[in-house]
Amino acid sequence: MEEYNKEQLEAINFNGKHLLLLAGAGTGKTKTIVGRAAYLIEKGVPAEKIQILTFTKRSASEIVERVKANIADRDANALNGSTFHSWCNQLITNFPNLFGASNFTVIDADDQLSLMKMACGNENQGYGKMRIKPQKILDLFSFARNTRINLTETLRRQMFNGKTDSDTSEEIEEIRPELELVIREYQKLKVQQKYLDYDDLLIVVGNRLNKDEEARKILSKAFEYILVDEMQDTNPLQWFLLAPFENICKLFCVGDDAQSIYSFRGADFKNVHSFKDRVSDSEIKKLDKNYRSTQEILDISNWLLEKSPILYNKKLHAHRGPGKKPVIVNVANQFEEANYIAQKILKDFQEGGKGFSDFLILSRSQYYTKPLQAVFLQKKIPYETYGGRKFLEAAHIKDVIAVLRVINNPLDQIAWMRYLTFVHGIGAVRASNYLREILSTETSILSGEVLKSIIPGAEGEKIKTYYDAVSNNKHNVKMAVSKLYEAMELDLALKYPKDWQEKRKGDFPVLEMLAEHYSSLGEFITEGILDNSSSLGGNHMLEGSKIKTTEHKEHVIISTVHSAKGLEADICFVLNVSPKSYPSSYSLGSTDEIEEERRVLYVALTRAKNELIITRTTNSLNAYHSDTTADFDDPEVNSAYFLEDLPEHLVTQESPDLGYQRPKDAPTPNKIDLDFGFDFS
DNA sequence: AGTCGCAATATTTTT
DNA sequence: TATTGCGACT
Repeated sequence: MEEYNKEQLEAINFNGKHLLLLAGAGTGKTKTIVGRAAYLIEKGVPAEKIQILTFTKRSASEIVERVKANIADRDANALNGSTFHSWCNQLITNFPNLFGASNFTVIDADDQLSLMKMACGNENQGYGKMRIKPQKILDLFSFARNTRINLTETLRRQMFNGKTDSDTSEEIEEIRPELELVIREYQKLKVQQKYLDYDDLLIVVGNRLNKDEEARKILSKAFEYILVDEMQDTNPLQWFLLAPFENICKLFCVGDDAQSIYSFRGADFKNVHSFKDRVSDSEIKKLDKNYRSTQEILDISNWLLEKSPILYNKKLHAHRGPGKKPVIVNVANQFEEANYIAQKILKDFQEGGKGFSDFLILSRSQYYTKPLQAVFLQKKIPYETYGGRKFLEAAHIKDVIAVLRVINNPLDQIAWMRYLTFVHGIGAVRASNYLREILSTETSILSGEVLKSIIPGAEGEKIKTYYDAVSNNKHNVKMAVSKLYEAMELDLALKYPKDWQEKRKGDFPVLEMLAEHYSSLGEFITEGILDNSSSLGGNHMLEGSKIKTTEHKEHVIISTVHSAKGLEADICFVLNVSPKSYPSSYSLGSTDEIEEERRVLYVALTRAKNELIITRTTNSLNAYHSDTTADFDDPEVNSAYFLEDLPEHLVTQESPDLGYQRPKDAPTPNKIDLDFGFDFS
């Protein structure tokens, strides 16, 4: 049973209609959502009428599990926690008549890009004039849909830094019509092939609910309470989706404006400020006692926030009192940084009585953690990464999934192309010729035999074998995967000669086990695309229906700051808090962007419970008063850098001990043996 | 003409 | 790691 303080209890037992709970970092945000759900269920609300919405599947299932553990006398099994996207997917699937979509395929970022490239090819005139990369067009389109602003305004904000002068307007008007053409083509392709992209899922549901009284009535029977986590990161599209529920359900929203870090996806933290105006019959409550960190960790976090021109009106106070001062470690380069961290972890593990799961390592970007992972592998430190490439996004998995996809949805051209070109001897040109013939065939008579008649020779034979392996086992997803893999194994090994045996092969038993949990091909494919919780890069195993990347319970977590929301750890490393990195040199320098970068760092700092270790790369050992390096000489970089005038009393500065491995000796990721060779018993 | 294989290259943040 | 470009092979 969890214990709650007075403010938390007031929120949990809230009796009014809608509530916004402003909860600072470490104040028990998740705990309160758990408490609220448990309270509602114990009060007699049927669990299936409570919907929890979170940002990641991981936090959704964490909350649901905790609620279940908290409830003794009532059944919480029907409690549903999901991401906005997965929830919409469930609604569309469960109410096919309401939303008018069936047998659709949800497409991931890669597929969206392929499709956009096709659209650009089809609308060559338009595309040629603009010379904007297809990925950029997708980003613009998605931003526009998530913020619900028009194309002109999107272009102004995303490509012209918000400028409103007439020259800018002219330039925008020059490319806008061409862009429109390409985007319309992209939409057309999606409809033709029964694709829904991420944004579509929300838009389909949102549109229907906003337009149709009848639809709202149906859903009002299904849901009574909606609990929303990370409210500060919801964007206008998500509001659009939630708004119709204002009169159907009671909304319980939790968020923290200082932790808003998703503006690139259209989120605006000011939305939490206008909650009361937006939602009638609503109240706002606050949590401000921090239970997570020691005062020293909060001091530096508070300092960072106070330096902002934005008023967050928040100063976290540590309920736990004082502890260790945060440490800044100045390292020469990334390898020294990685070795320092590995050394510190091993020392604490061997001598300090710490477990590997007491450590959390945070990075601004995924890519930056690569050398660290290499060193961990070499030093046998077990770790798991959050926010990396997903299991089902790996090339060899996608090869197999492509066959499942065409049988689930024969109009799925992206999957057809992958399937056909997988066979040795068929390239893009021949594949698209075959595809034209395949698509002109009535889908009801499509079979392995028909494919063989279209594609001559040994290639056709192979295509048929793969097809039959799945179509003969449509009803049994596991069997379909297993037979298909059997048929494809040799060619897979041939396609990935370098790392087949040691890396990729082992993923297929996992895929088969995963398949076992699904009763239809469509469900299996979609869930895989919408679930980002299973990352790649370790020995996979299953826990329930989730893929775990290591068989060892105890492991260090390496995460991007964005994926670390809600996480906490005894000892927390924040990587590379250097000039040009915080704020990132990618941010164009507008106040909004820089302040978002500040919040990213704030989120990172506030993850630590007892020890906060900030590393930074400089060419100088004394970062504060150096006048010898280029980075610190550049006044612009200097003044923007968040830790530039950090008061000395807030931190201890350190240089790594000698004795770490020299950079040139650091192994490259390619050479490393995945076996931990470590006894964790 | 189409396909394959090697080498170079460039990586914010996420559903 | 995955995509892209280029030369060579069928």
